[in-house]
Amino acid sequence: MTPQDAPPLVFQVFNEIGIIEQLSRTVLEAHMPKGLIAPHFGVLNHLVRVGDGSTPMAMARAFQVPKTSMTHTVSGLVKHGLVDMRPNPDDGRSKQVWLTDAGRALRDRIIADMSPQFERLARDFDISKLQDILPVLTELRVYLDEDRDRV
Amino acid sequence: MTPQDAPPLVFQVFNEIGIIEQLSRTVLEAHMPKGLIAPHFGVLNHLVRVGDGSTPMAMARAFQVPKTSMTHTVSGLVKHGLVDMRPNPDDGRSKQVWLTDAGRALRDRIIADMSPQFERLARDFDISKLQDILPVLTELRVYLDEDRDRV
DNA sequence: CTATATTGGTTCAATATCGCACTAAAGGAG
DNA sequence: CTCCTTTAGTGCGATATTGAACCAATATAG
Repeated sequence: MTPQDAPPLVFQVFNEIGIIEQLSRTVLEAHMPKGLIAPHFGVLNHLVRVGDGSTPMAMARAFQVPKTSMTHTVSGLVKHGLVDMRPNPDDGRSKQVWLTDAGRALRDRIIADMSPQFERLARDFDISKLQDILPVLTELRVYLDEDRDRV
Repeated sequence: MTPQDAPPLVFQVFNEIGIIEQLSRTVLEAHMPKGLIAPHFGVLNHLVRVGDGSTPMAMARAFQVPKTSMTHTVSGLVKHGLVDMRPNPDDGRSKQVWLTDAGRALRDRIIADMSPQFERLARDFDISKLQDILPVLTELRVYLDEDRDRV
């Protein structure tokens, strides 16, 4: 493959990834209560995985979204009683986001609700292929992430 | 790997895909004129690739978005003079979307503007890995697409 | 044929995304 | 310390997304 062939290939990869993202997001949102969408789940899941007490800005950076978007998402979670906002004792400008019991329970329930569908995929689809592509996806994500500020 | 391990793996794959989609969309939108975003490019590119004269509904299905979203996206393109809407001679309910010269030129220009970045990726990243994952991504996309109505 | 169901598209309302402008707190230079 | 810059978060306005309701045209049943 010559370098001239690379752009169409890269383009195709991003195209497939875009479609998969959309389809998988639709699946996720089908398992979420009315009024909550994928970004809400993303925050709940993030807080469970890395531990709560994180700040809105830290999460905005983690998700690569503008801070105003994160303000909006977190306020929706607060309104639904899924997280609490507290002042950050280490920095008067900043806040901390803590999961409530309801928030933790909802995250677990959504994952449990989706697992049959995931298991069906694992039966119908050759899962070893997913295992093979995961490291490449991670590498690509890291490259794009590092590349982000450079251009 | 046992089936019990599958859900976390699937989850991880979708997670990486979600992040890559967001980063690549940001790159694309950085090359688009003010007032136009990724869905606008998606439509222009679609019309170039499969030929124009397509209907809004056909494109809504192709992009897996609600028809109201496609109405909105196409109307933005019309407002910017990038496509024309004409009645569909074969079906009085329906319309056809045709590229203008400006629309075709903009699509080409955006791709040309991005190609240095793609070529840099092709140099810095092992492109053969992307070639390897593309068929798996396609297979996964097709699976999810077929699965969509089933659940 | 007529009656009914389906389909393509728009309008409207509710919520989401995000840039811009702003405030308050913190950090750094002198 | 004071001044200036940077950082975290919010308010607001413009645009985007999407479900519900609706209309017009077409397809289908009888």
